[in-house]
Amino acid sequence: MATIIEVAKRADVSIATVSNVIRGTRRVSPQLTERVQTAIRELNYSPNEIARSLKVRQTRMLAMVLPDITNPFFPEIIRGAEDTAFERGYFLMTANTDEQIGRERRIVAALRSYRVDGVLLASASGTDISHLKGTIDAGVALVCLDRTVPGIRADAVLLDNVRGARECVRHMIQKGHRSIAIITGSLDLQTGRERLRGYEEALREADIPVERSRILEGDFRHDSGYRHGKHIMEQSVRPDAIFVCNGVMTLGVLKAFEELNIRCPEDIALATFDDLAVDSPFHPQLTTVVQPSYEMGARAAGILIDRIEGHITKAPSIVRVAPTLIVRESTEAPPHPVAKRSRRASARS
Amino acid sequence: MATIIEVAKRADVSIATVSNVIRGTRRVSPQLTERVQTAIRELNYSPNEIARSLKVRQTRMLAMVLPDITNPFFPEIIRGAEDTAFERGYFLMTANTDEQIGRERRIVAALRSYRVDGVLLASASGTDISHLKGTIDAGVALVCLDRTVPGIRADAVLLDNVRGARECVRHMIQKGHRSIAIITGSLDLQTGRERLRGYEEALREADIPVERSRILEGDFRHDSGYRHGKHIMEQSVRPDAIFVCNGVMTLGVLKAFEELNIRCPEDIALATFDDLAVDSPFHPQLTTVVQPSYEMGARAAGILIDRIEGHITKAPSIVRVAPTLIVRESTEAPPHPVAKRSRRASARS
DNA sequence: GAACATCATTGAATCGTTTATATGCTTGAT
DNA sequence: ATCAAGCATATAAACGATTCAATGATGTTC
Repeated sequence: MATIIEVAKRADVSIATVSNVIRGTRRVSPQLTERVQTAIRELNYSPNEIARSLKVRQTRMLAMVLPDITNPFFPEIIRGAEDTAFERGYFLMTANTDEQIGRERRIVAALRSYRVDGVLLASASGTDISHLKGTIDAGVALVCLDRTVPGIRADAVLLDNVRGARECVRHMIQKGHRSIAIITGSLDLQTGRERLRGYEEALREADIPVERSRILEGDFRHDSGYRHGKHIMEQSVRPDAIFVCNGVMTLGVLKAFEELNIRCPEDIALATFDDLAVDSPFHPQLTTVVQPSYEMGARAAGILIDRIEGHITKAPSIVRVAPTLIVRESTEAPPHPVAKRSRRASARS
Repeated sequence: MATIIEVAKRADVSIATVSNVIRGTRRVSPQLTERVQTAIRELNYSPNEIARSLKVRQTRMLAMVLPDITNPFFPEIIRGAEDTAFERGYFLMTANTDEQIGRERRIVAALRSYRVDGVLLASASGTDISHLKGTIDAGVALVCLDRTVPGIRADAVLLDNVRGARECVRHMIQKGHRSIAIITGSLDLQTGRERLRGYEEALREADIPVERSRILEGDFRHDSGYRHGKHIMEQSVRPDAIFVCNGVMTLGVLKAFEELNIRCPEDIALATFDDLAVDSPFHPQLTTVVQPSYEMGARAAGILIDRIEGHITKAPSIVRVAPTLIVRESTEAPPHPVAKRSRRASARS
C-alpha cells in the first residue's frame, strides 16, 4: 500500500507538502497541489489513519457498546448516534456485550487499547463500575445511554422512565381501570426499577393499593412477557389491565393472548413501553409510551463529542428525555362497569 | 496516559522487556516479569494498540458493513460474526449504510483509512463495485455476505435462495395450492431475483403457468408487504396462497390480514422467508424458510480471517448455505377443494 | 581454566504520519 | 544595491509500540 513518502516522491515534493494538500493545513501553490493530487490518484493512495492517530493522539473513532443488538430498541439509537457522529467527522462503531458483564469488560478494555476517543455505553450491569473506573481515569470520554450505573462520573442520557410509566398508568386509571398488573423489566437495571416506581406512584396518587401479587418481575425478554402474560390470564382473579415495561415482552404477552384467545380491550386492557407492536398484526393498536430512541442516540453522541472537543467542561450531568404517551384503543374501558367487576374480583379473592 | 516507556522506567527495565512481558514474545525472568506487571498495574497502563498496529501493519480489526441494522435479520448475523471474530482474536465493529450507496462508499473509504484487516459486506448496491475495487486492490480482505456484487473478486457467503424459495413453493403446491402469489424483494438485489427464480422453477416443475399478475414486486420493507397483502386480498380473484420473500414484509402482510379479518389458512395460505413472525402474536404459526443467520455470520467471519491470515489462498469462491423449510400450519390445504374454490373465483371475475 | 554455547536483556531502527522550525526565494522599501 | 518581510517549501523530530541484532552473564565441556 502506498505511503505519503511514495506520493511525495512521485509528485517531487516533500511529504510535508503532501500532508498540507491532504489536510489543507496551509497554503500550497496550485501547481504542487495539482501534482500531489494526481500522484495520489495514480497510486490509489489512502492516508494511514493509524499513523495519523498515533501522531495527533486522537482517533476520531467513537464506540457504542450495547447489551443486545437484537432488541429493536437499540438499532434506532445506533442510527441517531451514527448520524451525528458522521456529521461531526467521527466514525461510530458498535459492539455487543450480550448482557454479559464479562464481555463488556473485555470490550471496554479493547476499545481503550484502540484509543477510541469516546464510548457510548448501555451497560450490562446496573452496579459494577470497576472496569469503567480505569477507563475514565485514562481519559476516555464516556456517556451512558438508556441506563446508567450509580456512582459513575459520566454524563448520561436517559429516558424519564418514572414519568413515562406514571403517565401511562395514570391514563389507565383515568380510563376506569383499578386492578392493574405490571410486568416489569429486570429490577437489577435502573430502567426496570424506575418504571416500576412510576407505576407505584400513579397508583398511590389515586389511592389504589399497590398489591404485591400484581407485580410480576420480568427481564425485558420475549419469554418473560409470554410466561407472565399467560400466568395472569389463567388466574381466577384477573386484573383489569396490564402494563408491560418494554416492547419485546409485550410481543410475548400478545402471543399469550393469541393462544388463550383473549380479546383486548374487551377482556383486558393493555399498555406498553416501546412502539414495537405497531408493525405487528395485532388488533387493536396499543396504547404506548414511546421513547424518542433516535434522538436519544443523537443527543448522547452530541454530548460525547462536546466533551471530547472540550465544549463541555462542567461536571457530568444526567439528561432526562421525555417519553410520549400515545393513547390507542387497547386501554379503552372494558364493557362492564369497573366498580362491579372490581367488587366481584375482591369478593372472590 | 502512561506509555511503555514510563512502565519501563518504573520497573527499571528496557522497553523491549516490557513488550516481551506483555506479548509473551520471549522468555523474561520471573523477577523482571513481576516488576513489569506491578508497574503496569500501578500506572493503569493499557498498551497503545494504535502504535502496535502501525508497527506490525495489522489492526486485528474487522468491520461489518450492513444496509439496515433495523432489519432483524442482520443482528443475528452480527452475533455470529462477532463471536468467531472474538474467538480468533479480532475485534468486530459494525457500520450502517442505510441502503445508500453513497454512504457505503464513505464508510468503506473510512474503514480502509483505519486499515481494518478485513470487511464483511452486505452491499447496498447489487451492481456498483467501483468503490470496492480500489479497496480490494489496496489489500483489504473482503467477504460478501447475504448479497454479492457481480464481477467482484471476493469470497461470498450466500443463502441458497433459489433452493429455499423452490422448496417452499414446491411444498405449497404439494399441499394443493395452485394459484400462488409471490411478494418479491427488491429485484435490484440478487437475493430478490434468486428467490423469484426459485418460485418460478417450482411452478414450472409442476406445470403451473407463471402469471405476471401474481408477481408483486416489493422492496423487503414492511410497508410493501402491507400494501401488496392488502391489494391481493381485495382483488376479486384471490390466489390460494401467498409466498412472501422476507420476514419484515410478512409482518406487513399479517397486518393487512388482521385489518381485513382474513383467516389463515382458511381464507388463504401463507409461507415466508425468515422466522420473524414466531415472536408475533399471529395464529397460526407460519411455514417458513429459515436462514441460518448466525452461522452465516460466523462462517463469513471465519473465511475472512482465513484469508487475512493466509490460510486460504485460492481464488475467491462462493459458499452457498442451505436454508431449512419449517412446515407449520399456515400452509395447510384450505377446507374447500382447491379446484372448486378456484373455479368459483374465476366465475366471479 | 580457557573457549564456547546458551540465554536473558537491551539498544536502536522502524512503522507512516504531523508539525515546529529552518531554509530559500520573491518582492518592496530604503 | 541591500535588507527585511512574507511566503512556499523542506527537513527532521516526535507519536508509542515491535523486533532484529548486539551485549553481557552464566553454565558446560574438555
